[in-house]
Amino acid sequence: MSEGFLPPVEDRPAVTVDVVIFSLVEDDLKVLLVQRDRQPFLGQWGIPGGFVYRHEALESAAARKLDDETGVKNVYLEQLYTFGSPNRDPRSRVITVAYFALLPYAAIRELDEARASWFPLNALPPLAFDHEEIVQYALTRLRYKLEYTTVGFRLLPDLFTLSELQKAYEIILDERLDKRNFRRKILAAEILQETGQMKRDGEGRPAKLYGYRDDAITEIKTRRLFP
Amino acid sequence: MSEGFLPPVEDRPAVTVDVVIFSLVEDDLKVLLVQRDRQPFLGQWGIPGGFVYRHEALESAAARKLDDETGVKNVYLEQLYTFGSPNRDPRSRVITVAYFALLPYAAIRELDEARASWFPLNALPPLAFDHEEIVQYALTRLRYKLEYTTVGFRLLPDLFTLSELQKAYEIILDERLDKRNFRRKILAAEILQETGQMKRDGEGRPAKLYGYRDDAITEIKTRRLFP
DNA sequence: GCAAAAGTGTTCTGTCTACACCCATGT
DNA sequence: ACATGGGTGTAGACAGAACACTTTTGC
Repeated sequence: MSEGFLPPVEDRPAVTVDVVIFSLVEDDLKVLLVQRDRQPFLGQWGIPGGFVYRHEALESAAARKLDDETGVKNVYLEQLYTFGSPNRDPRSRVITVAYFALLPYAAIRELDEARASWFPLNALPPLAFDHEEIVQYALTRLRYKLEYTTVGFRLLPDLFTLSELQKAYEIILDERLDKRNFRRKILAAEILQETGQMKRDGEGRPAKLYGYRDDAITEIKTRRLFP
Repeated sequence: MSEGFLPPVEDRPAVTVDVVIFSLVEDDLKVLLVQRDRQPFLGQWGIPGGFVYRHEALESAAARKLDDETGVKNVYLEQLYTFGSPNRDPRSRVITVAYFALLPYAAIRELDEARASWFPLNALPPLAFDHEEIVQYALTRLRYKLEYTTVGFRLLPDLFTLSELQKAYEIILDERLDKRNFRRKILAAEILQETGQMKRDGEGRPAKLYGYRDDAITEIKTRRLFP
């Protein structure tokens, strides 16, 4: 049977949520890290996280942390994995439910630049706890998701051009994609809608601005987008 | 920063592991349930689970539960999802890290038949807590895994014929598969090895017995096995 | 010799890949 | 008029799906 009796409180682990926050910053995929202001690992960088409140759902706790750090709500947030090695926190038993989040850089409203900073994935500083492992796990999952689903949009602002979307995919997957094939597949997935608006800023021909259809954000059941 | 301070013990949730144990029983995919001998949900069925010991890894706790119920070690065990709605346990805050396991029915050494019983997935009794949701989540994941990876073997004994394997896939996916295409794809995945032995029991031509290559049990990176 | 299950190839179809040029705008 | 990025179609390769007969054994 499950949960047959409650263990004494002193045997209970502490439970945290940690959030790997990805965004595209200056044409690079970056992760938001915060510098610890307490022991253990004082002064080291880590991913944002904290304890789950007593009556709070796990995903709410993750969303709260995300809001705390960036001031952004309604971002893509997905449970990643639960890490619970007995000694991952030197103080005591701490189990962390890790999430990963995708957010458009432009949506960030408040960022305490004294504490928080964006790091590219190939130049991470030494991280506290097992956060290095968590970040790598999140990156693997993100790439996988990008191949099979359409979450890539969630890194872009509400309106975007197909070229911007392709560039995002190329940055994250770290490979060049064919323009015509990319456009055909993305449009075939029927998750975008033309807005009728055009983007005309730099040189060149103006580009159609697309938005994503709210009803189609979820998983793609068909085949891989980028095999 | 993550895990900045430890919360007082009285604010800590209890943490359990629950394991959805799948096996093929009498040509059907079934789940092992146990009848609760305590409140809450006294007398109702649920998936096996229990509290995580103080210095125990999560996966070890899941493996321990599995061993407790079935006497089987070294089975396929994968973390599924962590369920933590604030009121999922009526007594207090309990967060559960759910796992799913695949095991060959023949491997079961000890099963307390007064408490534990196998149920087919389309005829589950009312389940305790949110276990119904957990089981459905596990079934979705199992089918998904079967399409993309090769975990299907883990439901069969060490040696098996291709027909037996195909039948297992058909039962779980609940659709008929073409014999020639199935064999070609499974063999192309290079996860099986012929053992040289033959199975000769009932009528008909004897079948080659295959085993799985230990080095190839993990994920398949290529494309779907059964699109 | 027949019932029962194992084993085996080929054709067709649809999807993915590779690839090059014209279009609309700003300067 | 030219530089810049946006936008479009097609042929060949490849993988998946559909499909029927022969082989080996037990009775």
